[in-house]
Amino acid sequence: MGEHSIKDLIDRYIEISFIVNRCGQSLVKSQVGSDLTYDQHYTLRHIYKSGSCTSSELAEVFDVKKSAITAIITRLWEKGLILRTRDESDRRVVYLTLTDKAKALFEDTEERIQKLVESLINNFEEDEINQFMDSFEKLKNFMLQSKENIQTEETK
Amino acid sequence: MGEHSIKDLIDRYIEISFIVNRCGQSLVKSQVGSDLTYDQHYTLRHIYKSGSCTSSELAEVFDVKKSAITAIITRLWEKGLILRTRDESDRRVVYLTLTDKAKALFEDTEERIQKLVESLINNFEEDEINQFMDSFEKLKNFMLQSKENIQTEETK
DNA sequence: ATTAATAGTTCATGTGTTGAATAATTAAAG
DNA sequence: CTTTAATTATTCAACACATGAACTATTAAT
Repeated sequence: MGEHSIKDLIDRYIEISFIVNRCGQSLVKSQVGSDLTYDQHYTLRHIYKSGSCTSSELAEVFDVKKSAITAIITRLWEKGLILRTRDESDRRVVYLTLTDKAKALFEDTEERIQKLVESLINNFEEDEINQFMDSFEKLKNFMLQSKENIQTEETK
Repeated sequence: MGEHSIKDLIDRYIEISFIVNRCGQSLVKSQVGSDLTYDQHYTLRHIYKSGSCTSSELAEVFDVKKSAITAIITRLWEKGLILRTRDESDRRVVYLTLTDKAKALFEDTEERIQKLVESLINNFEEDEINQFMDSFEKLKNFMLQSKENIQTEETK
């Protein structure tokens, strides 16, 4: 690949990913009701999928400090969507689970988001979307790898 | 495509795009110095690329209300990175331009981000990344289209 | 038994966002 | 031409999210 086109490719990626991020968030927000924010929905999503998790785990996945998670969880807890249960064998850890109200709310919202994503995906041919998803997943893994490298460099 | 696999595909997309977003932002932040935030860098980026723009234009591109832009611009202005110039033929509009300090800061930061993106892109074969970018751009356009549809529905 | 490390919270501070109200200016309608 | 719309940008109060430092409680290591 020539010097010229690689620079253009990078520029193009930075541009497109920015718009896809912004626009994607905006579209998801339009489907999430006024009961929840974008981050709150994704918090419910992670707990829903894993059944039960801890603040530390969420901080890891969301890539933020634990105090940020405490704030989000407290807001969800105030809305009656989250239960905090201490582990009896290690009383430092607190397990986070969803209330029935939260499960119902999540399922409802998630269904709307799924329909939105489906309407986007349906614009593609099956082969193209499968190829795209494979590359997208590769990119995700390269990013996670790159993040780890940076973090291990910082601590040495 | 079967009923089963389309559901899985949607789920997979929601999952991967969330991580790519978060991780991508985190990687960019690691390259943006402590002088700027992520959004501030992208604000400089847009003004740099366009030479000069207005708050309304930024609000459109960033998909936020104009008051959000005013806040960001004011912070950049306080750092001596932005100039506000009134249009003499239509005194309602204010043109935003970068100071020399901002241009230098942007170029420096952008170069680091470009290197980061390059290191990610280099993991791919040329054919694959080109195919990926084409699909990614299509997705971007479908999203923009979808957003417009939602907005015109709201105003009718 | 003393010292580390870990899990989680609290608090002060800063950034980004909305929505409503306002000011200033221009465009449209009568 | 004058009143009324619409447009551009700003201010302000209120909230969500993020960090970093300090702290509590608990467990692990020496």
